[in-house]
Amino acid sequence: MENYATLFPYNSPSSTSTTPVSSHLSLNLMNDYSHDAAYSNDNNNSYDQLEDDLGFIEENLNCNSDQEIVVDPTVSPTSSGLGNSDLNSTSGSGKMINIKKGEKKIKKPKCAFQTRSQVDILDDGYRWRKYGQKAVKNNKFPRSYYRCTHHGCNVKKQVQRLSKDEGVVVTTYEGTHSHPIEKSTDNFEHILTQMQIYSSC
DNA sequence: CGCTTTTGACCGGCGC
DNA sequence: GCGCCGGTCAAAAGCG
Repeated sequence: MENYATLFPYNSPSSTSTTPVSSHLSLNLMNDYSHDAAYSNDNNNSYDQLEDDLGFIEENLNCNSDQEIVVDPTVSPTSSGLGNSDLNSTSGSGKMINIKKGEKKIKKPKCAFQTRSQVDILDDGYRWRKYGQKAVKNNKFPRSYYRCTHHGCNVKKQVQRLSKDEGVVVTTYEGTHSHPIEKSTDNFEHILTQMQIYSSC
């Protein structure tokens, strides 16, 4: 449970969001470790194919190890505060427990994506609950923090709109879902059919 | 009524 | 040591 690989290269909404998915959307896959990931969707739209597509994306992202992917300075995952929740578990009072001295801090791999979209959050089929929002330095847009609501699933994501380009939304995923998609992926398929993914490096 | 969002407070890490 | 900053918590409010 320490190797986190699954990720989905698109934004997702909070479960109650009724915001329509942008009909015109392009996505920049920003991954320092990705191969030449040029993805175009000329496949069929079956669900199995969709999962294959995701696997392909995941494979190209190569996030299945203790790696970190930096997309944008504003979402640098090297920030100290975002530790492994398995280690930084919370006490009954809800406060963070210190990691024992000498224990090496293990960071979850993170994958971040830039998405050109009218809306901040798109439907990826999972249910998310917002647990925080923070103003970000040098950015007029706040950063939102979401956690997967599935019991036992520790996946988190951050969503932030770029100040310098209001059309770009940066989503950072942390962790791997330990359960199947909970909602219809119709929206996501719709997104998949229209998005273009390419590596930044 | 249960779930989600909002938002101020709190905490730890880091730089100076 | 102090202040800044990012991340998280949790109570209150909102919503279906």
